[in-house]
Amino acid sequence: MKISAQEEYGLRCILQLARKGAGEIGTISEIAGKEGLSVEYTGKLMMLLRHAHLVESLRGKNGGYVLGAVPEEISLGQVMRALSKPLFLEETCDDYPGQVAECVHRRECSIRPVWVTIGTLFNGMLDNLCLADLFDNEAAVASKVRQRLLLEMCPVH
Amino acid sequence: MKISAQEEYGLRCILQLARKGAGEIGTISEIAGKEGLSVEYTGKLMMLLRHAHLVESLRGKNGGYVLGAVPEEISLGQVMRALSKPLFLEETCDDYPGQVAECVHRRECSIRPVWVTIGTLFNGMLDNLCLADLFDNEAAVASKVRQRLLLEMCPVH
DNA sequence: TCAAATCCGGACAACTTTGTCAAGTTTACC
DNA sequence: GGTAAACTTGACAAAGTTGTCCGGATTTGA
Repeated sequence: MKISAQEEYGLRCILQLARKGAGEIGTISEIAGKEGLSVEYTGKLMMLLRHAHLVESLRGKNGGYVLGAVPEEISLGQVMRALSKPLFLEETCDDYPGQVAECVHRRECSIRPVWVTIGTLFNGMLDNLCLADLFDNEAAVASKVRQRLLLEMCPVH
Repeated sequence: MKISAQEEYGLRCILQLARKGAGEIGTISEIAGKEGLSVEYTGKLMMLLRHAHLVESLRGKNGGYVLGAVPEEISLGQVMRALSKPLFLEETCDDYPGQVAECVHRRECSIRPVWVTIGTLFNGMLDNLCLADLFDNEAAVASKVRQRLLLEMCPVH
């Protein structure tokens, strides 16, 4: 269980863009330089974000990327989904069926609720955190993560 | 971000063993059959569990595997660590440093607290769930997962 | 029109993960 | 002893992930 390189680096790239002023352009080479990534790889990551409409590209000289919305309106969930297909997935049972056509645990699976519960909380929390939330210092962000997770676990009806 | 095949299948295998009576032997082919996995692959997974001393092997005819402890004393955290090295890892920054020798975000990293907080809660929750907890039905397990996670978030001092 | 700066995207090599295979070793039982 | 049932282990093929390369397209501005 780990964060993939694409998820981690892609999030860092869009965060670099988000830290700039509204509408300010960031180029691939600028972002690559700031993150210590190759220009080629950074380009690939930005393409993924662009296909998800989280950033917009401006081609040609003086071109670059701008955020597709204000940092308050782009959730970490959106970013993660743009960078990795299933995202923690509640479909672990479908993904790992074994050799049997239908998952052996189709009827009653005691592992599924573990992953599903964690996955649901995790996804909900990421959907309730936005890029702007990450502008704060480490302690503040950690506190916000807990707060959003708690919100997921004990929703106010 | 996903559960790896080794983690998922390995957990299922040891759970098959845990469901048996105390000291009862389960063979690789029996477990493989129940889980719809190949005998060879199942053998490899059991080896991982054995190296972590979570199961013991009995060689020779009539041999097989037995749980290394009662199901109440084997935590999901132990199982996961046996099956995958870093386990959600709080070392994401170390793992993905980019091309720069030191992580660009060494001093202040606003992404780190997200993964660290999640990872800490996640690990704590897995350490507070044991194989016996998974004997219940889906709804009961889901409830237990939430309860343990809450325990991690709001520890009683 | 041309050159420079920039993004675009497919091909591909390196690496990791997944799963299989085959040649062992050990033990029980006849 | 011999044979069958079981685990052990390393090599390796298949598949997925990571990151690079390179020829191209687009825009600006001289």
